[in-house]
Amino acid sequence: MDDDRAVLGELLPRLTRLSELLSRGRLFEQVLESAGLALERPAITVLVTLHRAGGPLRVGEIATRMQVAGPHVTRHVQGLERRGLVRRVEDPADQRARLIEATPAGADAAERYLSVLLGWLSDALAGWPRQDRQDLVRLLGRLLDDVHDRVAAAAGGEPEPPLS
Amino acid sequence: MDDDRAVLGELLPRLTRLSELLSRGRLFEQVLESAGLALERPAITVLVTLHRAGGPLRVGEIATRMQVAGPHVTRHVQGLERRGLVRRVEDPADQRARLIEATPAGADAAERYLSVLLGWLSDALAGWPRQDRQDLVRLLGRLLDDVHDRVAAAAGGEPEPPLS
DNA sequence: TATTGTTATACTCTATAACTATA
DNA sequence: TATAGTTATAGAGTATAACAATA
Repeated sequence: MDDDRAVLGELLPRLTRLSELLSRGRLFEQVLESAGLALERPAITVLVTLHRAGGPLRVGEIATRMQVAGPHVTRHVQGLERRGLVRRVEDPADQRARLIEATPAGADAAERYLSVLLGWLSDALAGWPRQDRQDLVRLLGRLLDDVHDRVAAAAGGEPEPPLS
Repeated sequence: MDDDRAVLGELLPRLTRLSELLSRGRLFEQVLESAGLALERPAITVLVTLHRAGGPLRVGEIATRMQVAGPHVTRHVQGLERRGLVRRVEDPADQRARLIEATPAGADAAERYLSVLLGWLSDALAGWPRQDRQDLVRLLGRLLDDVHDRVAAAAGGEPEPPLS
């Protein structure tokens, strides 16, 4: 199984590079720039979340879908509101809640962002055989599931390992 | 080519999930915890960088390899030095520079970290056919190269697109 | 004058705690 | 009393600018 070790040894730097490309390497930030959008990443994520939902969402629901804490959403919604990209309307069903709704400009921003991002991915994969593209998506999905499971196992079943 | 669109549409959420798993989902932070290391991620990255180099490196060289700004490295090296994980020795060839050298404890930390991380990856891929593993590494590498090129193209050849 | 590293400062992302308004 | 959201605060990661020491 030397071969397996070798494959693992190559996987690690790739994951590291991917992490850099996605988070600090700022793929998403550069897409924003290229789309002419002067928005922070969490802000566009709010807009994309609303876009995917196809309608207004509560602040708490946005936070859940983005998997972040509430105040984080509050802040970025405020910024988006100042820029006229979302509106905050009262929830008729609950006076405590606020429904966040994309304005036409906000919906347009989300669409432009997604369009540039998909365009870039499309360009990147342009020369790929169809089979490779399908394999990539399939294997990446499985990797995510399996790594997620492994991480969950470590978090759950490992109550401070003994020193022995 | 509807098929291609569909594949792209699936790739995007996977990249998003991966980004979350790696950066905010804190895969690396959880590995640190599981390895019993009370270190920040940049700090362990410094140690791993030294480990890979196989010997002392200058602050600037560490920054280059980590692709971060100099002061960032300075700060984390200071923390590592306080914890006895690295030593700062003078560069005999250049009195301006400082060579950063892992102590035995620092080398041990890097090894434990890598060992846990590789173990997790190994577990995650345990049930995979060998061919799938090899394909994953190959396709992931190509994806990184191609996306990198596409991003570079956007950064280089796109001097503020006209409004038309 | 150019380079290495450090100090000072600031910004982004995100979290938790405390609080307000409503249920 | 519980819930939705906001305000206040804090900490990690990282960048740039100004500066010191040495080349």
